[in-house]
Amino acid sequence: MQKGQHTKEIIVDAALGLAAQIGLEGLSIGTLAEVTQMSKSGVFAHFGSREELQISVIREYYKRFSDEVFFPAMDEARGLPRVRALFANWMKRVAVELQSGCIFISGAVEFDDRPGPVREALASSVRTWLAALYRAVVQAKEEGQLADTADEEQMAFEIHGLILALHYEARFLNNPDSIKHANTGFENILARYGKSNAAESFTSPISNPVSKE
Amino acid sequence: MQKGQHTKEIIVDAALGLAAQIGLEGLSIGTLAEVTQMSKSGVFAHFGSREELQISVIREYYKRFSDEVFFPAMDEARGLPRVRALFANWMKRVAVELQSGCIFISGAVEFDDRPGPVREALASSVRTWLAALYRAVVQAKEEGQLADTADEEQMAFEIHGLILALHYEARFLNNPDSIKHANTGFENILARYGKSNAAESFTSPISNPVSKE
DNA sequence: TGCAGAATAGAACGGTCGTTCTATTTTGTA
DNA sequence: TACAAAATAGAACGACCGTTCTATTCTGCA
Repeated sequence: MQKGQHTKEIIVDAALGLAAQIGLEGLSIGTLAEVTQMSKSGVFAHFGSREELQISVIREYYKRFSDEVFFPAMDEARGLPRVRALFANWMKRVAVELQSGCIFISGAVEFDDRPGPVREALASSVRTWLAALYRAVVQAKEEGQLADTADEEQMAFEIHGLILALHYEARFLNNPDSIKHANTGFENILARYGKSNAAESFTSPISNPVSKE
Repeated sequence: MQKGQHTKEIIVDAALGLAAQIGLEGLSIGTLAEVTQMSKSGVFAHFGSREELQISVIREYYKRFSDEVFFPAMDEARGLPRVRALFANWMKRVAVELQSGCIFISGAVEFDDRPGPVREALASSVRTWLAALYRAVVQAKEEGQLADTADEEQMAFEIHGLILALHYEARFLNNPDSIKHANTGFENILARYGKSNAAESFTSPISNPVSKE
């Protein structure tokens, strides 16, 4: 049958919006039933447990994240253009949708001390994404677009830090300059690890470097 | 009387440990009563509300954070030495105590969509600390130890990102290289914004730059 | 030493939680 | 159209939550 599938999608969609705001741990079946105008048991039956609901939400979030961030960037050429696109799309997701939150970030904090299947689902999603970013950086080096001494893992780590700082300072501290800082930080990283690492970001400060795409 | 003060300190101490693991929202008076071998109402009476308990925890965390990170760094000379000390102490707090968590980080995620006095207490603590870091960077520039073009806010933002990435990747992803990445990232930032910004971090990769102190 | 007041205990409250059970309705198909 | 199965509703459960109320115990000072 397929009626069930459809309403399940509706529930997961609502749960996604809820979880982005109040976190995966804040998800409650009662609230979800209210939002979807269903009975608690009606909602519950689609998942069998709260954990399974949370995992469904993570899977859906991963899917949307991939569709918005990863796949579009694959249209760009291997190497730096693709790295730029990945970062720009990531920024768009984290920054433009600042009213809601990122489950990959909030979930990490909620589950870093809570072992179990939910944590595993979340960690595996995040690892897959970070590995994709790392791969793009490696390819940029293979293409000869990075300095020979550039450490790809280090570079991915620093990029990750920029996104986390953006999420933190924009959402929690309401710092309106966060987007600019993240973009500038990214250009600084590229300049530092680039082939000609004569800090170009100093001589020509770029106002909004990744506005395109 | 002072008996009450003493047990209140014991409660806050236990709450601090609990909150570091499961977050401020995970704090429950029942669990706290169990841990401290008291009755629920006995614990409750010291605070009058759960929110006041959470705020007390935040205040105590801020106090310890200042004692461990901020004040010791004030013994170092104004400018770069002090900036280095602040970062090193921060690393020590976030990294060495990786088994527990940082309330400034987990709390930000928990309360970024939840207005109220708890969020305000947390945000004001964090802002005070980040302002102190910013001030140290400004002083470094005043001392002529940074490039004239160096943007202090930008620099503080990038440093903050390193700490957040460290917390994320070490605690959630169990990446053992995180500490190294954070230290290297800090040296990269210093090299980039330093007076002679000929990316020294490339020519002489430093294994453990901030091992001292 | 006695006594006021602080500190703590204990029980109970209404509420929400995830989950289970049993009906009832709705669906897709033979 | 009839019927089995899927989908949903409704009520109830035990557990925990923050909070309130009323005792009881303890503490420090006169």
